[in-house]
Amino acid sequence: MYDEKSTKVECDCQAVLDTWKILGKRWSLLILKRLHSKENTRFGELQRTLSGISSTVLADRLLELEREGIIIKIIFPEIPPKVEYSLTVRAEELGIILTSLENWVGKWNSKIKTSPGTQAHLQTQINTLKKTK
Amino acid sequence: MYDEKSTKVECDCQAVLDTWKILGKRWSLLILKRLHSKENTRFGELQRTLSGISSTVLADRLLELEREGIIIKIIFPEIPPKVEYSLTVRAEELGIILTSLENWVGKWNSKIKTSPGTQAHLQTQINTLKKTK
DNA sequence: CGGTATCCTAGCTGATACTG
DNA sequence: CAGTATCAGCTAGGATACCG
Repeated sequence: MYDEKSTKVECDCQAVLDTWKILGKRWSLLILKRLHSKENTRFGELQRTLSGISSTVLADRLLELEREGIIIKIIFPEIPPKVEYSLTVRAEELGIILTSLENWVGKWNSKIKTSPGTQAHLQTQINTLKKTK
Repeated sequence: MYDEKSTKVECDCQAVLDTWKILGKRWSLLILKRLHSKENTRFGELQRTLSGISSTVLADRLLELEREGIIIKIIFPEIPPKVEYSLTVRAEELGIILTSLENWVGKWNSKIKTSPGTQAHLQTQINTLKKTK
């Protein structure tokens, strides 16, 4: 998706963009939500809860999130294998931010999007007129 | 990317996911950042600032953000055409959240990612051992 | 200037099958 | 059970060309 070459950024926004790139992918948010509501969730349990996700993608997403330091993998050396995933402290803080984001979405969601011809578009027209006169 | 069918979500997370889907795309964040640092930016100006973005994608992203009620488009009926983009009030509130996200990334970024063999992975090993005994 | 139309490619995503 | 390997489809993103 993104490639590094042409995206010159002055500040260390790059770090944000990197994280953003992971979190922005499909399922990431839902995985975090699930782990937030129930710690120590197993792979199969996650897959069942997030119905529709393939083991391929789930494994991929879990790996990325682990590398970001957002989740922790606990391996039980048993037969059959048992692995549990849970959130890190870092993720708990992220959770707070995500909650505020959720509130933000909820707050405005009802006002906009109600009409297909969006309020924003209407505003565009108004602004056009204002500037014209 | 996402398709609606198999992604059953209980709460109105769907609204968050929708927004997330837009914001998570490439350039969205940088566009917002730019508009935050300078209101009333023109199309060409944006394109120059975000060096590397194509007009195709920029137009697409701006449209999506406008539909989300995050930016506003002001059209000046002149020849040659002049269009300015700026943030809505909704976006200003989003900015606060994004800033806290930026802080979150910055806070943890230094601690993790320093060593290639990530702290998280180390922790995995420790946890494995703990549970083993 | 501020886009749209078109085409092309890379990579995400998912289905299926297989393994320690 | 918890993944990997492999293959296939789709879509996001980018290059180019063109238009009002």
